[in-house]
Amino acid sequence: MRILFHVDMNSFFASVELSFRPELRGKPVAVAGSVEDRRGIIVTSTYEARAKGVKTAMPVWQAKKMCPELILLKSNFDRYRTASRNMFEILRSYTSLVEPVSIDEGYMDVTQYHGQVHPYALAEQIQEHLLRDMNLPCSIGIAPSKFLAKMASDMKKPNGITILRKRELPEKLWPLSIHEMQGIGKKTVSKWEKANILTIGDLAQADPLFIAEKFGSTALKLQKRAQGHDNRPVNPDSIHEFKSIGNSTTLPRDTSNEQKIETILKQLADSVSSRLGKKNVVAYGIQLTIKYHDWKITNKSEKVSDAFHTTDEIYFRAKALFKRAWNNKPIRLLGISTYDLVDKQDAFKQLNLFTQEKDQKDYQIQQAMQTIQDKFGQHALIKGANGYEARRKWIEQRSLRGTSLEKPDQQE
DNA sequence: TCTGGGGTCCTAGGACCC
DNA sequence: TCTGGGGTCCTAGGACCC
Repeated sequence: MRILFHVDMNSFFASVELSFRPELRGKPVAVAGSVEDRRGIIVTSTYEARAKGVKTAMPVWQAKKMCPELILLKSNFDRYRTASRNMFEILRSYTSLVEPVSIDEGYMDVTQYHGQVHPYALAEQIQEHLLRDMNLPCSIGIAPSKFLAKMASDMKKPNGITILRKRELPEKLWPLSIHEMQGIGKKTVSKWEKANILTIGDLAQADPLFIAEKFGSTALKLQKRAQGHDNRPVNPDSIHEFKSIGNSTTLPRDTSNEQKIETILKQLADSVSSRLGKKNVVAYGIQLTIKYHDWKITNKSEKVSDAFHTTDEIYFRAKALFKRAWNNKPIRLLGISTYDLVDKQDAFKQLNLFTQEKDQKDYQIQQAMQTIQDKFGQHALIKGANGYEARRKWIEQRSLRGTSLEKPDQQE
């Protein structure tokens, strides 16, 4: 049986700010992405602010209405990233099996401590360590699987430690509403409620055939988790395995002005490019996102054969995608994201290989066309654009497989 | 006076190949 | 000159998380 911790920092951004400004302790404090314009939403807040009704993702003006004495701080991500690094370093001083899942939470596999120290005592030690060294509170869930550890860390906040054993599921986990379940959002909740699945227990005890048929395989996986089956390992390397890098921005006001749009795309391309550079990767895929005034979102994406990473390359491709995607209506948000990322060095090798392969292919095609001409005469090669294209493809395939060119009409 | 920005994962349909 | 089905790749969209 594994022993996993889920460590969840409490009001992380706000806690970090308080560690810089201790005089604000005990007061309702909230951190917002931006404080003045329409983009301002509450990113996180202290428990004092929450008690007054301030919630994450609430627009700033609304939060102020709920709590006029609210102290608003502008977010400072460099600060949080540094705090996060230090926080994970402390966790890693207990085991190398630490998997960060976001800036403020992560899993630890502490099975190795079995028989030496009680998991609860170990959790207390880690909690005190973070509080002593960084002034940052956290909640820790202890369980034999990732899902259960995550659910456990949510049960007592702030500063909680909760053990969730498999045999305790019917009494501790199953009574919870399915709203509480990680991986279930609003849409799924309302779907499930119609099928009378209201608690985590309802899901755990439902007929798997019914679940699979009505809600699909994702639901079946969640059912397994609710039953306590979840053997996903704690993977310390997952932090290095990023799949995409992108930036997006909500415009100060909705616009259809192409010049403004191009300026924004250029800025986005620039910041994406510099982030690719920092990670030393190049991309083979790019996606452009448009959010319209009515919040309808449309994406255009494209995979390309040559890796790219510079501002100009990204801008050029993004602009082309934009032209294909835009319906001329006012735009609220623009985003550029890159994916299919590979290490720069590897991409260089791949590029060479690709070029070689292409050169070789071109050569083979030329040879094949010559052979055709020799055998069937010039007219075999010139039969209108379509005929030519079809023949060229056929030749390409044949020549690459080294198949005989004797019977051009025989297909598989 | 509505609703950020960073992501991951999954599904479904069409193109294309064999 | 009519037709099956499996596999893979690409694109678009959507749900979800912090």
